[in-house]
Amino acid sequence: MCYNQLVKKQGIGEKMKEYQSEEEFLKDYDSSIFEKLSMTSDILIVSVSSKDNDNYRKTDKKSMSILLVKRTDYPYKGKWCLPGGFLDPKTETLEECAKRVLKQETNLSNVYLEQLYTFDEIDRDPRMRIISTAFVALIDKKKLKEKVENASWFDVTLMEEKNNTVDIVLDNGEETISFTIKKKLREKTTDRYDFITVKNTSLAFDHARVILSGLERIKSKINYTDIVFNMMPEYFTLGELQQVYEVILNKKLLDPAFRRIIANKVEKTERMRTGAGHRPSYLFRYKKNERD
Amino acid sequence: MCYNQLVKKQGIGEKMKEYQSEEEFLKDYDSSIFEKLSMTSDILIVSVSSKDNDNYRKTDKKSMSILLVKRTDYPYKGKWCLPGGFLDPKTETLEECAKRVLKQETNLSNVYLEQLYTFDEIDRDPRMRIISTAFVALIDKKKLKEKVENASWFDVTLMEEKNNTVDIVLDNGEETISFTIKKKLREKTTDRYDFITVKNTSLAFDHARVILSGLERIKSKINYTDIVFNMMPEYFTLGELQQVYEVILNKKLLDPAFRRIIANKVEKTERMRTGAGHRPSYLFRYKKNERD
DNA sequence: CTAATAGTGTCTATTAGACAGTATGTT
DNA sequence: AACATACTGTCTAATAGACACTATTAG
Repeated sequence: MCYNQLVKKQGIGEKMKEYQSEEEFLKDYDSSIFEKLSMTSDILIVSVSSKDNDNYRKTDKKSMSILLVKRTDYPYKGKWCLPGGFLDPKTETLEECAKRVLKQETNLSNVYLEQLYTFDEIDRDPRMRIISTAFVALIDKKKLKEKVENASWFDVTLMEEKNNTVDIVLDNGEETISFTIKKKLREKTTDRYDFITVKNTSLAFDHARVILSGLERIKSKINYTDIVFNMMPEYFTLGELQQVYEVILNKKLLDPAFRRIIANKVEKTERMRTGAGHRPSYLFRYKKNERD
Repeated sequence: MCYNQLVKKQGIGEKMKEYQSEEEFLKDYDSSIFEKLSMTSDILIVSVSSKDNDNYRKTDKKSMSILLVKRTDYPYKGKWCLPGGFLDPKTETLEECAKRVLKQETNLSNVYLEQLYTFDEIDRDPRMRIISTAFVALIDKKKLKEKVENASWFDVTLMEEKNNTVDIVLDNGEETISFTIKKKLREKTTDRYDFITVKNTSLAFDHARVILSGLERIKSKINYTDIVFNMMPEYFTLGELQQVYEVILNKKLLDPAFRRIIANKVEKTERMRTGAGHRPSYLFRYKKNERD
């Protein structure tokens, strides 16, 4: 039996049969399909959201948020996963594939998109050998219009423990899911870690690791690139920008130091943000530095 | 016709027929194979070599060198390329595949190996859709024993031009090959570039881009990791270490500054390097920093 | 002695961290 | 007036850059 027929029969592209359990579903797979190889692009779509505050004076508390999709089919039926899709080897690159998924899930094009890593553990997908190239997309959530079915934004809380263990809590307002990853240094000469998922009950595939990899990528890049501005609206206050930095870096920054650092990345406009119960602030705008 | 038979017939795994030209070779390909997908792991194996000097006092000039393999089959017959191999989707991960190739080309295991990027332009391989995940390996060339057939070490010279163009010259002592890559900023908010190969007559596939990506990865990581020590012997002088830094960063460093920076990464031993026509120097050894 | 590298002391410039202070809106 | 944030001045600490100087060997 050839690959295409198998894919059809086994519902990788489209659903053919209603299965009652994951075991039943997997039993129906022809093992010869394991000799074949498929690729997917999975995307960690990251944005910043702000929670409304009860105190009229206080500014809204910001947090990072990521877009997850609830799986409607086996495997991992009912679990959350990153938006992703199968690569059509005939017509598209992995990045084009990712853009297609992104368009479908957010209706946005022209989005910051960066290849993160290729995840390829042999058994990462129980159906067959599926290798996934993960991407990170940064968007300004305010640009989104309608809600997409089965997709939901989760606020991210990251807690780094002493023994190289990270607890990640995701909350979409209705549901809270959490997972724990142990970071094991790969070799003594570098900063690279193997991510071992210690606890994970709600996320499909190896997406817990993908999420942490992506968040760390953003964290490491925020200091030597201007990627934050992909998550900002055109006009913003320096206080808002600082909060985004703080949320990504997961630590408080000192005002004067922060303003020194971003001084040549932004330009002051005439506009102001007023009505916040305290001194109004100037709105700034991203300005590409000349020396770059 | 199923995939395996096609692969057999068309000599992806093993050679079946002697072709006289690339055109003839490609004509023989069944176009239906383009619907399928294969992956390879390609490795940029990087080391440091030193050229002998005519002046007995002067220290040998160091340079980075990379291992290339001469292609014996179409496509790109006779051109140089990175060591690489097809992934067996049934049994191995991309990294294991890379390790297998590494063992075969250098007879080394236990080597620093890092995933670089997944290259997947649709037409990057004229045979069919072959997606390549590139790795960077760092080795100490002195650990190598015998020479491998068709493989050769090329010294690297990198010249960065003003208008974001890079000239790379590779020299293995008998042959000099060079290529030019234009770096085009992908988006204004980051440091990411599209690499456009402007001139390349001697390298197969998209390996010119892979080489530059890999060299830039090393350059960017040398300052915040300890990866250099993977290219160093156990005992080395600080002068030698500094030279390696200078060769990778492509600029001169000031002695006192350099010694301050690497002070807590190395430990002094009792051994000395003598007989060099000048003041002997202490040999140092890599020491993993406690605070890491 | 000389050429070449090894290794250190110290001054200066730049950058990061810390804290205190002033400014100004809304309720 | 009180609160919360906006924004700046300035001192200090830490780090990076620069230069000059001394030390030591093979030939």
